[in-house]
Amino acid sequence: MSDFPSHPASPEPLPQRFFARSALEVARDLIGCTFLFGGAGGRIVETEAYRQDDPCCHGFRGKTERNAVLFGPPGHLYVYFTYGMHFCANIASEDEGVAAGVLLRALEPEYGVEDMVARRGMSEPRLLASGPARLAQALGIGRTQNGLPVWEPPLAVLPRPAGAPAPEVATTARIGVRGNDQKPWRFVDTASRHLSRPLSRTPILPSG
DNA sequence: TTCGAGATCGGA
DNA sequence: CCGATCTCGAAT
Repeated sequence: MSDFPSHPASPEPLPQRFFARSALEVARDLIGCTFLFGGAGGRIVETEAYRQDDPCCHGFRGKTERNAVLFGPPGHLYVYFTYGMHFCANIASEDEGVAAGVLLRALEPEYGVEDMVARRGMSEPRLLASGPARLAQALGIGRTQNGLPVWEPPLAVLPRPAGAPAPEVATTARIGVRGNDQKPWRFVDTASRHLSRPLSRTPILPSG
């Protein structure tokens, strides 16, 4: 996150240009940042990158009404509905016209925890937001939030606190992506106990 | 601790 | 027909 120095005390949300880079860089740099929606959120500990040339990217087969945000300007929330019951949230990355984004897969609940507990219907901290659909449900993210800019309220992405040591980030295969198209584009904070799947069951791969 | 089925619906 | 998933119950 070299071009985006962390703040001393008063957190300024990361600007739109933070997301105008390769989804791989954005995904890695988001680890340790704070994601907020409507006062609820916490420290991001797991992300995945999806790029247009990648068959499992929703934008691989061209622009549609559903994936339009992925093709739009960077820094907007791409929310999709899947498995007939779940929402997942991405942050569009790279240039307008290019389909790329970062899937928010897990965070450590810090703010608005009571709201998260209510929306999730359970209170186990380890299960509140550890998984893309869990995270979306915990924060109350659904269709309505599709396309919102993440640098403006009620959304915010805050940089890592200054002084805090940079998290150790490891890369693994992406979850739920079948073998052929697999790439080491899942990024995790190795020290976190709030991953959607423990590092012990998702072998670290070279980031190349 | 790990595995498999079912839930449930819009997209290709 | 199947997915960028989750939960629960059963087996290990």
